[in-house]
Amino acid sequence: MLMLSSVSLPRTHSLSELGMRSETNPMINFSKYTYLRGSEIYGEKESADYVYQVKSGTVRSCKWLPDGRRLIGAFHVVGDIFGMENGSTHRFTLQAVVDTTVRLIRRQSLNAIAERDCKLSKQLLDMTTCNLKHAEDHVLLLGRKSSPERVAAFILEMDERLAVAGILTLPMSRRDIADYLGLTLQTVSRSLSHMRELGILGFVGTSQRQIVLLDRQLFAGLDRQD
Amino acid sequence: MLMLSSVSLPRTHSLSELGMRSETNPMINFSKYTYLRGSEIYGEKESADYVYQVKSGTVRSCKWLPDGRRLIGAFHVVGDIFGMENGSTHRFTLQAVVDTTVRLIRRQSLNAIAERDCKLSKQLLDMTTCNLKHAEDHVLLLGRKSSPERVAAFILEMDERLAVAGILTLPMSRRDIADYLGLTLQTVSRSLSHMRELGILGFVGTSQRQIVLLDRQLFAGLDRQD
DNA sequence: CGTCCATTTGATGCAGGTCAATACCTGTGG
DNA sequence: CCACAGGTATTGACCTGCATCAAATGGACG
Repeated sequence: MLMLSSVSLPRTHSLSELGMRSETNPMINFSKYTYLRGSEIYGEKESADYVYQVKSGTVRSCKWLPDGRRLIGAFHVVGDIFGMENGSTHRFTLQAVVDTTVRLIRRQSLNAIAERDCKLSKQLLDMTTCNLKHAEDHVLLLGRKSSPERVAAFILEMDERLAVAGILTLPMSRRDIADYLGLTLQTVSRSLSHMRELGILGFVGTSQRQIVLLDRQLFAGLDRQD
Repeated sequence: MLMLSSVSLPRTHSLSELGMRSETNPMINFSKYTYLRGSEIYGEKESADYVYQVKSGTVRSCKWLPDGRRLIGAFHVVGDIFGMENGSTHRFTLQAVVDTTVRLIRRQSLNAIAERDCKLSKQLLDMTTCNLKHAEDHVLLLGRKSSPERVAAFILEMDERLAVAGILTLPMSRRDIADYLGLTLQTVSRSLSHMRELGILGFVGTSQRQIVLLDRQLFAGLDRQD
């Protein structure tokens, strides 16, 4: 559910690198929207009409089983692109984790270009391959890693993408993390507490969402893939 | 699609030997090759020089954690294509589950065609998207489904791809199934036994690998995604 | 018919789930 | 500035589903 819209000039970021800037009218191709914390950007099985790039905030990509069990397939943070489907419908529901602003473009125009432009086509393939690699790593994590290993992998993944000046500020709740890692929120909390007790991680001041990694070696040891 | 040739190469486990053979005869795009049960087709992080199609048999695609825990990301059966990477190296190790014959083509020549032919380029994207969808479903299964749900989903997936005249003949062991489902082989065996007791599934004669689905309704109920 | 695996089945343990209480942010209003 | 409310996080006690350990059984093939 969208709050405000305004036309914005395309910055030189990934979406424009995809070649859309050169299309007919760049002025109306990009719009900015802001979604309130918790609101839905699009639903599973909805028609995939737009491609999005996070300008600020964080987005979660999730699926549900019929009885309400939820799984989060990915988090998208500033700079990330999401919503680009090869088929005609979305396979996940996308929701704002916190108030989030996105840029968007009609997918139709992207596909139109892709049919003529092999280079763009290649870039779409690269994007899909990147998502595939992430899903494959996630499969290994969910299929064979213990709970502390999962939490360590998560912290490292987020630290790479979100840390500023050595401080990782998590935008998502323990429940979100749990649904990303195939655990319960209690288990996530216990793992984090345990890591703090071990001194390999610390919280900043009073915050429960700001983390400092104190022993990257140990984290890497927990996380190494093979 | 392309179909031709049945040049049998000498049995060897060296990919480079295959490569030399192909290069000396550039006119032959496809070669046939047979891998013995259990042998490796290629290893994780090896250079991705060939794309394969299963002619007969079954292949498993796996990763290991440093301590030996294994996860199988996918099984490839007759007709399936595997080994097509966007990057330069393979991300999984591929092994023959049973004696398996594959057709193969140098990836290089495929890429060469793709650069000129947008249609092929689109097909590569479709293939990758298909793999992505499979991985995403697998993530949901591993992250949030119970053991009987996982086994039911597996049986249905294989039934769709392998069943002949109502009989599903599994080429892989209970351990392979377990490593695909993020379980132990005992849990897989118990789930199957339980399903047989419930009468929703039966084994053919004396075999432990030939399955008949007796109650598709119940299976679908266990498996439905949302 | 004996050897070698694969599979099943049983007994027991434990990692992580469930239930429940407490503590802790954060925002609002006095 | 404090008080209170409502969501979020931590922590504890207990439970259970699946893993682990351990036989026993079965099937394939010499």
